[in-house]
Amino acid sequence: MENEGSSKNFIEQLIDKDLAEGVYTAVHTRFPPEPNGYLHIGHAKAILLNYGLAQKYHGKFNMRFDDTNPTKEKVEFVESIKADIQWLGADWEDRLFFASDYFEQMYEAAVKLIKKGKAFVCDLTAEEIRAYRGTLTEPGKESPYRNRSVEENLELFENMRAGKYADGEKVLRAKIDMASPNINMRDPVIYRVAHISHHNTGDEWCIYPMYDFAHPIEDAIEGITHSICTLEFEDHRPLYDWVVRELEYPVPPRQIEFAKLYLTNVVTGKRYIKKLVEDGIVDGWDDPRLVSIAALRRRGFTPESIRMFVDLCGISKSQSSVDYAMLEYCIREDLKLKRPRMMAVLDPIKLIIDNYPEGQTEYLDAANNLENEELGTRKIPFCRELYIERDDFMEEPPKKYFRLFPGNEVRLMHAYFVKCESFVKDENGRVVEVHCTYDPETKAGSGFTGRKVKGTIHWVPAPYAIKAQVRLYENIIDEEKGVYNEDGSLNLNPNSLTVVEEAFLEPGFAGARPYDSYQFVRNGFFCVDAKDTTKDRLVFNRIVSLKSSFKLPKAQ
RNA sequence: AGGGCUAUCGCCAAACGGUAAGGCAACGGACUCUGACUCCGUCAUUUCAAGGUUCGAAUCCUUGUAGCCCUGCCA
Repeated sequence: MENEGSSKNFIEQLIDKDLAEGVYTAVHTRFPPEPNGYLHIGHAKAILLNYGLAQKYHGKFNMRFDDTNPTKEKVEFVESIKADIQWLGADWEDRLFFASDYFEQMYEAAVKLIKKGKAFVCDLTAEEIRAYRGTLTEPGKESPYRNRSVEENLELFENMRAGKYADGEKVLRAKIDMASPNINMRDPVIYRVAHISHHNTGDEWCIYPMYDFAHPIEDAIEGITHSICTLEFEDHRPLYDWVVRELEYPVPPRQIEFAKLYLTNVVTGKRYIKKLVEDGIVDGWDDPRLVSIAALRRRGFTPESIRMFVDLCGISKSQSSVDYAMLEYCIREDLKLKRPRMMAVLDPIKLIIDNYPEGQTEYLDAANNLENEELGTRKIPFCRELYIERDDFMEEPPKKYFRLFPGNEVRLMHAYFVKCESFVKDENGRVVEVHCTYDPETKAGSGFTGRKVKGTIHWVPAPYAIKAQVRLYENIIDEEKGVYNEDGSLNLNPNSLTVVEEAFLEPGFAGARPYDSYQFVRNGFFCVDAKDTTKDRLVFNRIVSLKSSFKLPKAQ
């Protein structure tokens, strides 16, 4: 996924400069998620950015779980995260780490700060600390415990570790500047007491380091050079730098921030997705209406398509929201030459070929993908009674309608020309049958050039068709109204899931497997739903529709 | 005493003082055994605004304006 020739993004420019000036001799990046949920499309950007940079500069890429807050973390999430990253194709080789494995080193780092007089144990309550912190416009006040002796701090901190205090009773704070205009520098808490089991370290610890203290240490320990994170951490950079400086790491890592990926009319943001899952509004983290990696995979997006998408979006520092159409473009682009193109009918209407012998079946050769011979061919049974799409017939066609209408001739894809002779309506005036005649000379592949038709339609042999279910997923958010209601709640789209019964597929679909994707009908890509393959019916999830340039005039 | 960051086409995004790339979307047209694909063409005299510096400004300066982030013992 490299674009040769394209200009470098701002991070690459910074790295070039660092390398040129000898600040670093190699590039080492990492992806450090907290295992508190599933990954989504936004994380894919961060993963691929970090991994891509390591690749491009022939450096290394680490996988690291930033698991410093046991209240939110679960093993289920570490497993899903690993699976998703592997699926995306980011390879951490043998470098899988856990921040919790560094707890001892972090403890020692804290002791070092205490000895340097740069950290102190504070007895203030959470509320008091908040009050002492000041506000956005007013400076804070120093804690009365700020000037405890090094010896006392050392003893108190040891006691914290030893479990002598209850949660919230004491914290360790960095001693920086209560008057700083940057609130993160107002003696931030760097260790808290929490008597909770950790998914990795169990009950070994009852004190846990805070992100701002832990993260730079994790990076430094692993020899990370460029610690890439999102924009909201920009204000934390001075603290990040303070930590690596005070701890005197010889080659301190550099933090670089970039803008998160937002998609138009889609819920990104782990905590919103989490809420939808927990409230049972969606089926789970892999509900196809979501943009979690697991959901995109289930819906039929390929790793290649996600990589292409992230690549196309680019990297910058301006807050932006990428058009969902760009994601659709990427999956279309990836699939169109790679996957078979099959026929299916979602809303069937019977087509009867009056001059085709009753009871006869012939097997036609059909290319799986006319633009890619390597995908081979298949046989499709053809007989007197077929199903075609209801949209492909009109009693009274508007101008420039190229499909079936009385007197018009079209091509049945991979088969013959058929000419519409008549049609039958039921008592409600609904068309139930279309009658036509076929011309044996016009068989596909015969080289017939006698005359041309403007339209080609899909069909399925009625007696042989496989019944399937196709789910058409819409975004879970209402595109018209936007993502949020005025009160801040999510604006759910009531039509976000539509089940189309009576979908008829070519018999060839009998061998379809989970995650297999196909381009079919006139206008879409579908994927076999991985969650629903044991049932007797195949279930497909729609990935995306193709563009269609013919729009019926809005007469009625 | 508030601080930090960002503003270039409907949406992303290049351009780093030398005269506004590219992609998505859209719109024309050609082609077509999928109204898809492909192919050709159109789509910023102007870069949030107003001043200034300069032979020359999206890029530098000034003053505004708008948006995002920050007052967790979350990350």
